[in-house]
Amino acid sequence: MADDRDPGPALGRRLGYLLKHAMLALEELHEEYMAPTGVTVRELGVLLMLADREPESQQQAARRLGVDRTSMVGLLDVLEAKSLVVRRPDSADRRRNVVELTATGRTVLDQATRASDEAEQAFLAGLGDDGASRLRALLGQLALGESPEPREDASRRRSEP
Amino acid sequence: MADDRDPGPALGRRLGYLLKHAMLALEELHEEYMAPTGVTVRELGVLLMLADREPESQQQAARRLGVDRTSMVGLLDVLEAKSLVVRRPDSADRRRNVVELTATGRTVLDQATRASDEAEQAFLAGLGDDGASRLRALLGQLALGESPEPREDASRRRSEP
DNA sequence: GCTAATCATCAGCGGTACTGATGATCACTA
DNA sequence: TAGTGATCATCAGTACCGCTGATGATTAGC
Repeated sequence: MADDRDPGPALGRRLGYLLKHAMLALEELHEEYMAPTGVTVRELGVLLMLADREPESQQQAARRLGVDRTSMVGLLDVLEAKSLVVRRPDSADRRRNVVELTATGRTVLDQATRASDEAEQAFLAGLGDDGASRLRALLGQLALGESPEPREDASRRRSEP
Repeated sequence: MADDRDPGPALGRRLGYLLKHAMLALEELHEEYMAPTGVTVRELGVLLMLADREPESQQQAARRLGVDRTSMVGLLDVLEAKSLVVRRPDSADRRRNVVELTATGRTVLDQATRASDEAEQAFLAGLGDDGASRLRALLGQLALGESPEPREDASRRRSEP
């Protein structure tokens, strides 16, 4: 039987199951599409976070990415070995490291972002345009606590008045 | 600043980031709500899968749950130690194990399912009823390859005519 | 100056996926 | 019926990640 992987109706409708397997499917696509860029999605996450706004410390970087502070050490080790970021002691507080994107880092960030965009597109292909945007909106509410956006609006941060 | 955890606009809108953090939020709720039942969500998954339809082997069980075959060994070890399932060599093919829910297993399955339902409800609380059902439908399409259900319909399995 | 707090880093643990063994059993076939 | 190759559960080993709790360096507050 080909349907050896059918979880069955009770398990297959659990949110945890659905979220996990959606994530696995997306990860697979990311591996495929991002292989030529030489960075993983995880590493792209670091680059994106750095481009958004330079963190005050590695620990803040870890919090913003949602990884453990000790994992950030290894993550930056790899990115520094690839010459995509630089670590430099903060002159104002020499306990901290300033982490910066290099020029190469910005180039790779662009390429990797495009690759990730393609992976997301392939992932969402079956949903149609408004299915995809509804999913993004719903996940944004769940993961970031965003209020249901009334309309496209670029200038907003998480804040409840 | 309290917003030490804000990923920033570029990272915070990536699907991978959103899926991962939605999953983490749900996992946290599951731990909280399921603690009194004595089983984890992962273990509930096994129980649900067994209740849906008894697998022909541990390997098929692993495939249906989406875990590694070698992880299923340990998972069943734990559940067997809790007397929720029984492993017994298949009389027809003695390489295989028949895995069955015990009476206790069914009881705990019911309790744990209720607890997980509550966790899901808490998780989805911000979305409203139709937000929640839209999310389920969209994730079902992504994770299971389901076609967009025209209307609520209990009797269907994965199959493309 | 002393003490407590904070930072990056490291070592160690637990859980999970994955690979590749092992021994038992089965299916096929010559 | 004996031999061969496949399949099953299990185990050992590796890798990655999150978490805890150290360490040494540095800073801040007193």
